[in-house]
Amino acid sequence: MKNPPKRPNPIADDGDEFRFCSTCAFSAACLESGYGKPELRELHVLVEHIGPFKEGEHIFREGDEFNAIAAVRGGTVKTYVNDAEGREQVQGFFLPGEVIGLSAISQGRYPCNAVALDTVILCNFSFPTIAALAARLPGLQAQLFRLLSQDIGKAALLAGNYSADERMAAFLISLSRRYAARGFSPTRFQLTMTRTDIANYLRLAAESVSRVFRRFQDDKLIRVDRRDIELLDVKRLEVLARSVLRE
Amino acid sequence: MKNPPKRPNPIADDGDEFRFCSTCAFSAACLESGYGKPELRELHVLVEHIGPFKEGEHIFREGDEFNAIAAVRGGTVKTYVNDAEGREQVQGFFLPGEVIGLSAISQGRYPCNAVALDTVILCNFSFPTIAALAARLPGLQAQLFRLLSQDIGKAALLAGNYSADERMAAFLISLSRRYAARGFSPTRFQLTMTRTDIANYLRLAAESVSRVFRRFQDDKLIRVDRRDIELLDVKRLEVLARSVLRE
DNA sequence: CGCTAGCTTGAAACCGGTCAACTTTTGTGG
DNA sequence: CCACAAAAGTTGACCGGTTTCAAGCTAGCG
Repeated sequence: MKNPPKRPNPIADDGDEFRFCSTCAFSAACLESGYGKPELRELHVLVEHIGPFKEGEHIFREGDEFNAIAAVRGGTVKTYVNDAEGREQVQGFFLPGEVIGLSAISQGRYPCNAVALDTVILCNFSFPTIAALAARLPGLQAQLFRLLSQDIGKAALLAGNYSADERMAAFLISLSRRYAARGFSPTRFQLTMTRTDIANYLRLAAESVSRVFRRFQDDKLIRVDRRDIELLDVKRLEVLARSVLRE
Repeated sequence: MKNPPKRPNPIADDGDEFRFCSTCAFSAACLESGYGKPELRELHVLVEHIGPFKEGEHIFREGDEFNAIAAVRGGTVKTYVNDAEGREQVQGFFLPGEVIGLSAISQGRYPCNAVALDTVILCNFSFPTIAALAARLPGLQAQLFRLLSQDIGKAALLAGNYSADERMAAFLISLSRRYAARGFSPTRFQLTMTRTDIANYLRLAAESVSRVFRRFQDDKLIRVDRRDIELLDVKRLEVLARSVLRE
């Protein structure tokens, strides 16, 4: 399982054979910390590219044993739980460069399900190994603490009692910025999730999502055609999203 | 600032002079890990009892520089932010034994305000020191990861779109269990926060909180008299709270 | 005593959910 | 490539829980 798996779908592969993962947060952390070759090599051995996962394929399920954190290298991952009535509660969408599975550390088991929304490739980091390594590399330990701490505040979009318009605007602005951070267009991208997924994430009915999209389009805020979306007036969307995103 | 401050209000002091803090999570972690005297002494030097804070006094404010995580030793702490419209959004209430400030690690600054709801005493742990120590004590590092990871899933109560009744029931059950874990009565305790605080936490109008209390009381679920509350039918409350607490 | 913050109660408005019907798209197998 | 079925998305009508607004109450404290 440690032998480097073939990469059948070289998403975002920059051609540099020796950079083990251009999109991974840990890679970035170590490079920033100015570690030399030996440390990078140590980090390298615990990295495992896995996938591709096909659309609808599960990456892990609630209750699965946790032993590795994963960074999304390509594609989109949705995490969710099913509530007492069996209804799906979407917890988050993870784009390339983002890390999933951190909430599993405390229990040693995943508290949620993760499923691929399109073709997904991951970088897996053995958690015991990275934790041991972190004891020797202060920069890595700090980065881990930072990653964990970041996620604590992430639920803001879901937490407040905001209007459907505010939620949707915040959702779109968030996607826009996250795509922009990875070098994609901030104003035009594909929604890799269904309307129902968006609704379950924003705690709205699917019908409401549909209606808000229509209203936004009528107001010339966006242009939507199925999964293709273009943000026409980012300024006004940001104003709408302001109270959610706290700026 | 490192000299041990006097303890003017020995809340929950069990009289054992050598146990530096009976309620602190870190203390517990080290004791469980089976460390001997030397390690405990190391941990001891970075612990600082601070307070008491009076009701309404701020422990930290949004934007303040972060350098220590704190465990509540006595009293109740409320954390909150003010949204774009200046309305208070309560993020959490922290009872004795619980840790505040973890979300500040990633930014190096507190992302929220913390205020004492009654007389509060804290244990402060210098974060740089404890991080350095964690590099040598694997058990401590693991405990830190666990604490951080735990907090990631905490927002569940606020995240879902639950009814006012479900939210309130979950809130009361949560308080009950947390008090019980610290040896207090699980069925009768003081609400140290105002109705408005509860409303801001549960994302309800203060009027709704009032009405739910009344309804619960009429239904013989609870008995409330100002800040004094008694849970009369924990079973039924748990049923109500089930979907929120995900059991 | 009287002020004030906290709390309660009632009436009305509104936002989003639910239900139902329909359209569009996607996927599958002949 | 078409036929068909299933899934996803849209739209309208109606309903209900919560909020909002307004008024009054209560306890605590100077």
